[in-house]
Amino acid sequence: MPVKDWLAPAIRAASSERKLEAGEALFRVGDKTAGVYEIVVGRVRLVRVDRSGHEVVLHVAGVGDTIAEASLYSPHYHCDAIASTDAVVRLYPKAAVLSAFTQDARLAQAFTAMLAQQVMSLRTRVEQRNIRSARERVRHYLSANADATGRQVTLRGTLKDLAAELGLSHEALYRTLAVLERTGAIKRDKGRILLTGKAKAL
Amino acid sequence: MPVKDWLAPAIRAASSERKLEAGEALFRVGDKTAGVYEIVVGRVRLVRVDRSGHEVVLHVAGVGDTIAEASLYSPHYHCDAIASTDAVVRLYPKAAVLSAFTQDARLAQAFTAMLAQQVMSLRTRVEQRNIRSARERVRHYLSANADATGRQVTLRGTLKDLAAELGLSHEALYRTLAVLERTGAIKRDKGRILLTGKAKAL
DNA sequence: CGAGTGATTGACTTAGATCAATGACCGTGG
DNA sequence: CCACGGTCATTGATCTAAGTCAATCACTCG
Repeated sequence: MPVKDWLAPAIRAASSERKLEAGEALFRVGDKTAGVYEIVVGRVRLVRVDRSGHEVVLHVAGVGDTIAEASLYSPHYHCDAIASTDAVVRLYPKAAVLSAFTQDARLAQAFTAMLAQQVMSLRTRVEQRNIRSARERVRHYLSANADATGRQVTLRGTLKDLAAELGLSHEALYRTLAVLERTGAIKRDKGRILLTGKAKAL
Repeated sequence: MPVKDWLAPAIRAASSERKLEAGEALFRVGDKTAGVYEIVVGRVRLVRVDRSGHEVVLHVAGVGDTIAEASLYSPHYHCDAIASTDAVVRLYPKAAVLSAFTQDARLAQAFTAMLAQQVMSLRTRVEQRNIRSARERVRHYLSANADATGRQVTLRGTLKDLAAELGLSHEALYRTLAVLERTGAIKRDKGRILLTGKAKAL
């Protein structure tokens, strides 16, 4: 979610940075909301923990993304934010953001549009999570995350991370990728996945 | 999603109603966006169709809910809207809504807050979809949809509808409910499900 | 050089999808 | 008024794919 659109100088002036180590929590469910965070360095994941103790990954935010936008209108966070890597985040305090929005309607509009965008991408995610087949799920991910050429996907983080993001066991992901590679639908190359012509057929 | 908060008289004046028969499409993926719809009577579901031809239910909107909010900022719809029952919907045209927002910042603000709310509930939905166990999924649904007393859930529509909404086969849902009833965790009563004390334990 | 983690593969188990059949309950037209 | 077609609700049998447990290898970090 691009920050530029709704980020006014007044907001930036009120912001502050914070460093996180890999595994460190930025905030937890129920914490009082401070504001919106932008990822400056690294990756931060939003998760909930289900009763069996498993982490469910709601979102993985990379550099330039913002998280906790909804917190502007909520007194406390509704999920955990955990640094997946060492990371630096920038906090835009709630009050500063909200007051900037009342000053400049265009900012508010851009922010709203961004939220609308998020709603759509979350819907896509719901759709993806509805797919039971590991192969289809992986395909769905690959086609949704291919670069402009549609032939290449750059992996963020480890395959294990990806497995969690996809809601698959890491073993299932390894196996699925292995099968796709064996059948020639993809080629793997150190942090990247190349989609071959066969990718669509399978 | 409550309409009242952001619905100004100017918007209402520009709105119009439309009747739908059960199964009829309000709009389809790719259609040009007309605006936001409010459900006046009946239920409308938002779905996508995956490549195997299965419907994936993204959302079921009931009376008073609005759908396609994100369409304000998008040139075309990104999912299908199908009437689950005979229904009446009210269209608030894009232009009227957007211009009302520029007139009155509080409306825009309320709308934004509503979107933020939706983001959260979609996140919850993603979480739910990540649960593999049918029993846990059903439990998750029941606890998320219990009334104020926390002891009763009123079903909207048929069990088959619910199964689709939960992303389960209808057989799996029947079986799961049967087991829960047999173990005494729930009682069923014509369109309602009563949660007993045991409900939490299981 | 060990400890820790990721990547990978094998073996086994299980829960849910799928196919199938049945009964109940409409509404409808003859 | 009732037989008939349609849908929902329900249950049984079977199959498959993904989870789980477990072991191995490679790599990195201190």
